[in-house]
Amino acid sequence: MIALAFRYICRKEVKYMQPSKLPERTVERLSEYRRTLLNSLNKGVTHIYSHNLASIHGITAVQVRRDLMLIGFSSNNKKGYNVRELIDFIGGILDSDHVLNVAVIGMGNLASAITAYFNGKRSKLRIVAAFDVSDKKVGKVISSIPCYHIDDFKEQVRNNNINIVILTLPTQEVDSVCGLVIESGIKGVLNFTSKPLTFPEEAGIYVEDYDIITLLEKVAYYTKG
Amino acid sequence: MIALAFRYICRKEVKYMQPSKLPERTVERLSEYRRTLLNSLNKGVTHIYSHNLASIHGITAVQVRRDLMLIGFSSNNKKGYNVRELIDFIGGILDSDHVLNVAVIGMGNLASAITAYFNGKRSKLRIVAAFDVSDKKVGKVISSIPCYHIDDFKEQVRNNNINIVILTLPTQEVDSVCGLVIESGIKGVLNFTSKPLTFPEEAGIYVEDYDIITLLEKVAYYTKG
DNA sequence: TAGATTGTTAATCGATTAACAATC
DNA sequence: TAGATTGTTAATCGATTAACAATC
Repeated sequence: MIALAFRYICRKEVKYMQPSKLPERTVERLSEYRRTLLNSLNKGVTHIYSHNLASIHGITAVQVRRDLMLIGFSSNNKKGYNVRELIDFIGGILDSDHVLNVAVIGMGNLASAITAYFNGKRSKLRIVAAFDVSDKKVGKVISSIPCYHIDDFKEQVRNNNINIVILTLPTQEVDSVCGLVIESGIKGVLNFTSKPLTFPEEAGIYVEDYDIITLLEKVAYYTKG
Repeated sequence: MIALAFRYICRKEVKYMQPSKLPERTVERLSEYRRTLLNSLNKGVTHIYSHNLASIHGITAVQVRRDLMLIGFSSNNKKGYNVRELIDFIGGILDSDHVLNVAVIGMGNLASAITAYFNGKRSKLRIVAAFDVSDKKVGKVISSIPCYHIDDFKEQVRNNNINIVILTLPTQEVDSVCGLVIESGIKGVLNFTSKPLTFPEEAGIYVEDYDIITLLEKVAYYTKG
């Protein structure tokens, strides 16, 4: 009975005092909503209904409304959500107060694509440096960001206040940089190599693994099925 | 009572007669397991325990065993799974009987990265052509695959028996190729543009949207949190 | 045998959807 | 008002994990 009551209190706390603990899928969708909303804004759209937003994303209007409920956003009329307000509100949830600096490790085609595609699109997230080992890249500015030698990683992480890294280096070289990532105090990793990463619990590093072979194999599986 | 009995029968059918309907997450993990197993095989590992495979992927051993149970794989001893057998068994589930041909639309850095990274790694899935509109690319062989003009898309899809496309073209140009994709009978789409895609139900096209901004924003969210 | 491992069912957890009251 | 829309709870669905029997 006591345990039950305690649990109930905890849940309340989670709900009202830690709004930062949103479901993973909701976080992903909020990012997607914002992308669409920015696009709508550019086209001069000022208001959007939940079912508009839903159909663009191939989901239900209930899901959109529930996601917005979870972050505490509500519309004060029945003429759809104010696009600008919603963009700002999602920003308040997803974005950090200060700019988060990102580095890519492995300055190849994938890194160039990501950097060119990303930079300038989000004000609170910025790719500021690249690291590689090749003489052809180190010391140059590639896709508008400076490329350093991986040996200077810790120093540059300190200088540039880098919080997050994107791993786009060859899979067989991943092991050699994991230690650096831990030691330099990086807190987030987006891993595009085909080796799943697990850091020690105490390092407190959040990791997302995305392997393109897996994505393609998944599409192939459901395509043939 | 009757409804209940019927449902039970249906479930049985699903379980034993449509093994192709695996949970999404299981399909993804099977692809990941295979990747790891191929790697282990290269290192000369012949057997692997469920808890080994699990810890590499940061999941529980139960989940590994349950995934293997779902595909009907079982080990006949207690010395771990035979690596080669499991690789072949997963291949029997994930891979198509015949080769599935893939095309990329938009021959930029991302397409180069994916093509170079992917080709040669899987025998039943092959990136065979690229499409673009730039004179600098059309007519050339880039990253070992021929690049055609998008105007020749339908013809080349027929000639090369292409089943799946990867969209890596600029987001603002996506709309212009959606019609082509439907008309040419493509059945699977891996979409890296930042516009979510929805095709008409009757086209029977399976779509996976992966936007790199969303991935990075998700990492940023959980990093700051 | 005892300990480790596998395979499977039942319980739990988390995410989506159905249902509906409230509002414009 | 009637119809459309929003916000929210309860029910459902799907995926993970706990529990455990069976086996080596």
